[in-house]
Amino acid sequence: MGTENINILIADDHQMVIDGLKMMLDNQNYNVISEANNGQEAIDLINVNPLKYDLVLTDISMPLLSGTELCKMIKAQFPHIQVLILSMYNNAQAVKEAVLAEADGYILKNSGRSELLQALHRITNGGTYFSQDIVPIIYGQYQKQKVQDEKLNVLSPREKEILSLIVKELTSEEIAEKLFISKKTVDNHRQHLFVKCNCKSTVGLVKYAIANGLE
Amino acid sequence: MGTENINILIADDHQMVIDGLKMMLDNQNYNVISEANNGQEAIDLINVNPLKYDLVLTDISMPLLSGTELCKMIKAQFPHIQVLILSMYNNAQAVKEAVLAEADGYILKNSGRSELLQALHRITNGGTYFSQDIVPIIYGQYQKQKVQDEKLNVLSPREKEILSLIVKELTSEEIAEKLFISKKTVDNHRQHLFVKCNCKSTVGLVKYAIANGLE
DNA sequence: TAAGCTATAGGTATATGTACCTATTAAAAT
DNA sequence: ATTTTAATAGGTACATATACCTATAGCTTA
Repeated sequence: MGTENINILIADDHQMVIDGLKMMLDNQNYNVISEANNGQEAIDLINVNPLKYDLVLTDISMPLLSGTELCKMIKAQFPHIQVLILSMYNNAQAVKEAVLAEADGYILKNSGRSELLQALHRITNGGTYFSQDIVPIIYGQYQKQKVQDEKLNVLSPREKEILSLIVKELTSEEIAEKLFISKKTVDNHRQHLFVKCNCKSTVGLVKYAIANGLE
Repeated sequence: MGTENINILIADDHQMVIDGLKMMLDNQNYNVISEANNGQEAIDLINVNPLKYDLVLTDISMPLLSGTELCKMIKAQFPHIQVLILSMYNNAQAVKEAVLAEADGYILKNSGRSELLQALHRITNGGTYFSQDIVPIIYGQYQKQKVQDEKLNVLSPREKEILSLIVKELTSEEIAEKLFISKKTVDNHRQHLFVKCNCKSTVGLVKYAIANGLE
């Protein structure tokens, strides 16, 4: 077997780009086993035999189905397939979309062969790769996640702990036992949670917790 | 208390459309609590207080961030918020995008007030609404959504309806009033839901509903 | 026809949650 | 040094949910 091979599908609406990529990957342990000229073609190919592919190398702007859309579909349906997005642009929106689409990497088309190989290496080893010049852009996206986290931060540690147990379907009494405190204390925390989460019942707390990533 | 209110955010880059919609929704149990002139503004508003909103009514073509992108972000980050997309066009691509973005509904701007209200009613009761003339278009892309929906299909329509209202933080009594049935009936449905959803309390029902896209 | 499911509704009893209070202690912030 | 806050816990009262029952009417399916 030797070093295991990575089976790749390339999606790009310019055949020249595909050919160039294939040459770059020649003599590496990467097999380009399929090509597609747009996202739809790519997803169709994948649908035929999803397990055949380890990684998809895709352009971002393609007719019918864009690279980010393709990525979203892949991640939703075939999460074992990794996705590296190739883009002409390094604008914030495109990167943001790629990040939201859960791409494993994003590099620019003017990247050299070495950067391509580095990105592939990192990704196939379970990591991610984003071009250095777009890292600041990603940080902008970071904040958004933080906003949610910060919301949970208005809850005290104990409140978060109790909310977490509520979501696990424990009753106040069970929570009290588990934390070695009085049921009354738990109920008081619950009351405070209502105020802080701006809701009026445990149902609202559960929704809040899920919406804010506490699970 | 009466029937509970639905808090709505409207996103459209034409103030006239916003004003028109507000008038259409006047005197209904819908509160338009925020307005935005593009998707970015909308998502910023939502980020400030996600739980404030029950539903977003959005145009599809807007500067900075389109309606479908907005929808995707909402569904990814705040799945409790429902989205009804308003479009000028009924072309396949736009509808497909809306479906992929997991919009709860898609209607055309030339729809009348009654269709708008019908769509809102269906959506806020846990269903979806797509203009009749675009239904055939949707079928092609339907598959993905079905996987999740099939889980919910073990629930009877009435059970789904009641589950939906439970998640909206209504008590059994309030649900009974709203549906003109006895509180006992609601409680019986609740019991059946426990069995079908394999959980032991309302907390579990809420988690099930959110996990399966019923909101 | 019989069986099964859905939706309806009632009874009874208990468990749990929710809405208000007050109050103490320790720690953190002003 | 004073004020706030978190975490603790108690009381009382009421609301709501949960666990069991039975039962009927309508509709679908074997």
